[in-house]
Parts: sequence; C-alpha cells; structure tokens
Amino acid sequence: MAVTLKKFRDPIETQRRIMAAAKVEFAKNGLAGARVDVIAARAKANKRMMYHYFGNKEKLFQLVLEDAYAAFREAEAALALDSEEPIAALRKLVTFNWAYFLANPEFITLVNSENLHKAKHIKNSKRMEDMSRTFVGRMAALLERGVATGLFRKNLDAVQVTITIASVAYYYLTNRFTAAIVFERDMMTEAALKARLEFNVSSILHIVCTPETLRKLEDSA
Amino acid sequence: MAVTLKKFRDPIETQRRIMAAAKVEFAKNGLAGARVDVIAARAKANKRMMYHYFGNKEKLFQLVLEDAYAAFREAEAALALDSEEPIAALRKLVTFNWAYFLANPEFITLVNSENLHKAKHIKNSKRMEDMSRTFVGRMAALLERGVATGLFRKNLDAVQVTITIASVAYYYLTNRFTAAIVFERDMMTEAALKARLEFNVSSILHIVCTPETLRKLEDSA
DNA sequence: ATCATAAATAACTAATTAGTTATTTCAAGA
DNA sequence: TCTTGAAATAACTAATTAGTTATTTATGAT
Repeated sequence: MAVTLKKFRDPIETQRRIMAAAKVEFAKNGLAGARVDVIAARAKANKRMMYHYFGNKEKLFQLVLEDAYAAFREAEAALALDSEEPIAALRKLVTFNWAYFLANPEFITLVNSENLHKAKHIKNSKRMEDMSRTFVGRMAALLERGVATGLFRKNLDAVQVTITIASVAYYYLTNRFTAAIVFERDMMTEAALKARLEFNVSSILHIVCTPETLRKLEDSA
Repeated sequence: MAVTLKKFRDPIETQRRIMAAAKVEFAKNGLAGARVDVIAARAKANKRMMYHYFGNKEKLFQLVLEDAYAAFREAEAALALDSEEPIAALRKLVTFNWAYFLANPEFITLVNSENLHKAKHIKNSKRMEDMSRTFVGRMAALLERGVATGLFRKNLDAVQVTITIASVAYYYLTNRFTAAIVFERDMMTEAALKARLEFNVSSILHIVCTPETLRKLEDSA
C-alpha cells in the first residue's frame, strides 16, 4: 500500500474547507447561481458533510457572509486609527478600504448577493450587531478629533462620511466590468487603479477638511 | 358569451409584456435566480413566446439590460445640461442620478447582475457603445465649461468625477439593506433620503469646485 | 371565401440540483 | 481489544427548470 499523508477525520478542518470553497462559489455565482455539488467538490468533502455541519445552502451562505464581515472589521480595527493624527488616519482609512476591496473581491460580491436578498440572512444576527457598533463608533471618534483640532469641517455626519468612503472604492470595483464598456478603458491596469485611489483620497479630504486645512495640504505638497 | 376586451395576436405588445415582466423578475432575483416560467406568467404570455421572440433566457436578459441603460441615458440627455450654468448643471446631475436610481431600483440590480457575470452580455454590444460615447462626452464638456469660467478645479478627470457622482448614490441605495443593519437605522425614511441627497450634492461640489467658488456658495446660502 | 403564415397554447423532456437515505470507516475511551 | 459514536461516502430521490415538440387558432393578402 502507498503511504498517504492525508489526515483522516478532522471535522474542524473539513468545515474550514467547506467554508472556504463556499466563499469562492457564492462570490463567483451568487446565492442562486452557486451549486452545492461544486462547493463540496472544491472542498474535497462529501456534500453530505455540508448538510451535516451547516444545515443547508442558505445557512452556509449566512456563515460565510458573517465571516467575511468579521474579517473586514478586524482588518479595519487593526489599523489602530485612534493613535494616528486625524488627516493621516483618514488617508489610511480611505486607502485601506480601497486595498481591502481590491485584495478581497469576494467580499463585494457576497455583500451584493445579500442585498439582492434584502439582507435576510443577517437581519437578526447578533454577531453582525456587535461588529457594527464598534465600527461605527471608531469613525465618529475620528471625525470628532479632527473637528476638535480645527482640521475637519463641523457638523459632518459620521455615517454619511463612512458610506461615502466605502462607496467611492466599492462602486468602482464592483462595476468595473460594465464601466470598462461604458468608458472604453481597462479599469484594472496598474495606472488606472493608482489614479482611482489618489482621486478617492483627494475627494474624501475635500469633503471632510476645512478650506484652510486643504490650502495647507496643497502648500506642503 | 361574455364580451371580451382582450386584443388577440399583438406580437409587439406581447414582446413588450415579456420584456417588462423579465425586467421585474431579473431585477428581483438576478439572472440565475430568475425563472422563465415566472416571466411568462407575469407577462400573461406562453413561455414558448419568450423563446420565439428572444431566443433564450440570456438573450432576453441582454435586451432588458440594454433597454435599461438606454432609458437611463435618454433621461440624462433630456436634462439638457449644456444649456445650464455649470454649478446648476452639476447639482442637477447629482440630483438626477439620485432620483433616477431611487425611482428605478431595477436598474441597479440589473447592473449588479451583469457585473457578477463580468459584463459578458453587453461586451460586444454596438448599442451600448453608441450610448456610452455621447454620455461620457457630455460630462467632459460640462467640466471644461466650469474650468473655463474659473468655477471648477483644473485637471479633474471627467471619468473619475462621473464615476464618483454615480457611486455616492448607487452604493447607498444598492447596499441599503445591509447598511440598515450595520448602521442600525432605516436608510429609506424620507428624512434619511433627503439627508443623503444633500450630502451628495455638497460632496460633489467640494470635490469639483475651487475654494473660492465654495466660499461664494456658502456666503450666498 | 380560402389559404398561407405567424401567433399562441399545452404538454412534454432531458438535465440539473437541493437535499436524503443507507451504509461504511475510523478513532478514542472503557 | 472491543465497542460506540461520530466522520465520511456513495447512491438515490423528488422537485424544479430551461428549453422543445406538436398542435391549434387567428389574421391579412389574394
């Protein structure tokens, strides 16, 4: 008999493989387009294992989606923005959003899928609730610090700013295929990506900073 | 026998009904999730008619999508921005984008679906090409006029501005379901919608206008 | 009037697919 | 070492679904 290195009966590892395979499949084809047989095959697991560990396709989707959010929030928290000077923190946050969506395109398509389904899979998720609270709090704190030091405009809504930072990155990347046709250019060349990130950083600074702050930034540039 | 008002054998009308039904179904469930039986039933047509007039599900999707783009471009062209003063034109354009996405939510989900499929259905569409050219040209012309009169900042890329105007509206609306959970608020109340539109108009003006223009706008406010 | 053609319908099929049943295989504790 | 329960597999099923076949029905031109 040939010597095998395969490790038998590792339930944790099997679940991990199924989740990873599901993430790829759901991201590529959406919830309706994803095939459980493909997930099982890619996970090198039996389909029955998916049903055993996760119940059904939709519950698996929910877990995959929650995990994707959790990873995103953790990465954002790791930026430690509260220990940075406000302008630097803002630049860092805009750049982080861009880089994260770019490096994790499946996050975008999973979120798109969930919104097509009116967020039914995470609607009553305690886990989502917990993640979101700290996330929103961080942005509000950053804006307050900027306002206190006179760098940022007053009365800006933290939620609007947060949404805007995400939107200028997310929209460009999620719609890059139709945009390539509409604008007749490759949206994903190195130059195009660099240009978009710079535009986004500049745009957010123009939205958030006071005119005086912007003037100083230009002088020092 | 009861008198019937039904008009028999109207191929144009039948095709119209199938397209309208398909738009609803594709928008609600995506391409993979949409059911041709549901489309036929909603159109009050026989499923065979769909195959007769449109070939298959994907070709029908392509037509529905192209029509959705055409309607959007036509509505935008009808704004006649070139006969408006640049600032007013810009406000009008941002407001139009917002109002259009809000009034035609199916446009957003159709575009999302097409991007999930990497734009394969419109990739070689001459019709899309024609629509897009005039659309991009209009934005470039508007920016140039603004720069010429000293209202707008120099060296702004028309494509980046166009994408940004769409993104701040599109992202908010397409992700309104997950956003409602993340931000723990109803994104669709009248007040929330009004606040977002105002934020978007202000944001785009801050990105596009020179500091002096912005100061004057504030003074006159 | 009637005939050719296109519109419309109903019933069918072949393939796919989410979920299940029945069975085997391994590994850890007594 | 034997037993028990969980992990894993294979084969199956019932339902769904895109697409077709075969047929009927209305309409406009002659």
